[in-house]
Amino acid sequence: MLTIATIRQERDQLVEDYKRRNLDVSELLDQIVALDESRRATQKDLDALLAKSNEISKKIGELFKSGKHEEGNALRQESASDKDIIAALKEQMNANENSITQLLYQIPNRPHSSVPQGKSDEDNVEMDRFGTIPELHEGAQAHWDLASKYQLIDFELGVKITGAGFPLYRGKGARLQRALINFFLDEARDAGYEEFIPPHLVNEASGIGTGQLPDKEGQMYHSAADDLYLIPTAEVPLTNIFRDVIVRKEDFPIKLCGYTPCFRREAGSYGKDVRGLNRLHQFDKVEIVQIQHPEMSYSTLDQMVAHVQGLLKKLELPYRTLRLCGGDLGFAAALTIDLEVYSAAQERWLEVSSISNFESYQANRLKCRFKNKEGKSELVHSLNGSALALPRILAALLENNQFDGGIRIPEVLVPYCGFDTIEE
RNA sequence: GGAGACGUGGCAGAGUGGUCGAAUGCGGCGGUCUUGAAAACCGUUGUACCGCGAGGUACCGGGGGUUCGAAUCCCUCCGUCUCCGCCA
Repeated sequence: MLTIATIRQERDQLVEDYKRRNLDVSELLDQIVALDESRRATQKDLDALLAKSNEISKKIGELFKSGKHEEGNALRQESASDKDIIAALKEQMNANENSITQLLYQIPNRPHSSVPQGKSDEDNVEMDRFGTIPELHEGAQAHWDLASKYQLIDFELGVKITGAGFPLYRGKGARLQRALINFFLDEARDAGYEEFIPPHLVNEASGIGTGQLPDKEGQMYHSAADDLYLIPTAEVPLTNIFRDVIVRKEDFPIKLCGYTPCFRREAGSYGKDVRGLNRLHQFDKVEIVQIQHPEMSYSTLDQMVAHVQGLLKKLELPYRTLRLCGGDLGFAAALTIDLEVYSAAQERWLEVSSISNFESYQANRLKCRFKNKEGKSELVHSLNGSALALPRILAALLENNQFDGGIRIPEVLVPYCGFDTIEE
């Protein structure tokens, strides 16, 4: 979230910047500034009273020590008289701070200056394309048909066991999943990311730390009995490693990766968007995360994008790179680059990776800092990206590599899955 | 799940109602000495908020309470350890 200092110093520029998110934050910001003024005035009064009361208490102690009980008792009365005022001021301080926090929670991240104006995904700006879109043979099928034809995924059984959006992978379909996970993890490790296996359920504090909570509870599965949330992405547990941590600047960049299943309620989705593997409640993903020095975070973002593009190249998938517009930008992100692969049978682009720089937005919630050159605490920058989400990759692999009577496995995956074609 | 013990600064560890933001040791940083280093010695070393500043305030796992005054007493939650039970 934004810091109060930023809001106080850059109020007008902020109002301008949020227009690219189609948001008018002027009123919110003014409210926050007003609350902060009042908070500081209250603290001044409170601190003065506390100082007085501390002094009296000290005096009472000395008086009783030296046997002057009557004088001590007299002072007691005096001290007691301020108690109510102190309690009231404390309450006001707390109420004030809570109000400020609640307002800050409502404000998404400030978009980076390079974020294009726009309302929806249609306004995202295409930056480049790579690869050639394959010509499919006559009678080529979409991945959901291929999945059932070659017995790779059983969507109906998933429905029986759990419900829609929970596919059951089987046989070569399951092995292909495992192959992709291992391939992605190996590539991340080769790029210097340390591998983690984090918890798949997180507490409320973690959800707040990365920006999934509050106000967005409906997007995560929640276990009420234990008040835990199923992770929507490994970003949440991996980034929360750094909650309340002061990192050493020599450790920059800190690079982490991890495979986890991801759980998303996806309320309100429908139609062709949810067909087959296009949108699921449970899916697998390898995530990469970096904690970086503020001055380095945008070059790091470029490196992360290049890493994921490299994966798509190795998988021989045609892709395009998009810069998300303000209207499509996620809540906590300052800048997001999306990668989409072309799904040749569906004849559409599918988003397979989102790589974002959160700047200090998450760091401020996490209280993740480092000591800068002046020796002062400064918020770090956090970044993450999918590298990669499996279902749509699988969809594109199946569709793009199908031939009459089978599906070819890209060379790079063959050692991982142990077969080079899927046939009937 | 049951019984008990415990949770203090980067780490170890003292502190059971006032003189405690907190002894001591280790570690870190700066210095003296040295060609350099080690050792020794001296100094320094938590975070946040308010204030132009002097300075003030808060924080001893979290929250609440008792008291003029709480690291210290009480309640509650969380966590760790030991023993028992259950179990992959």
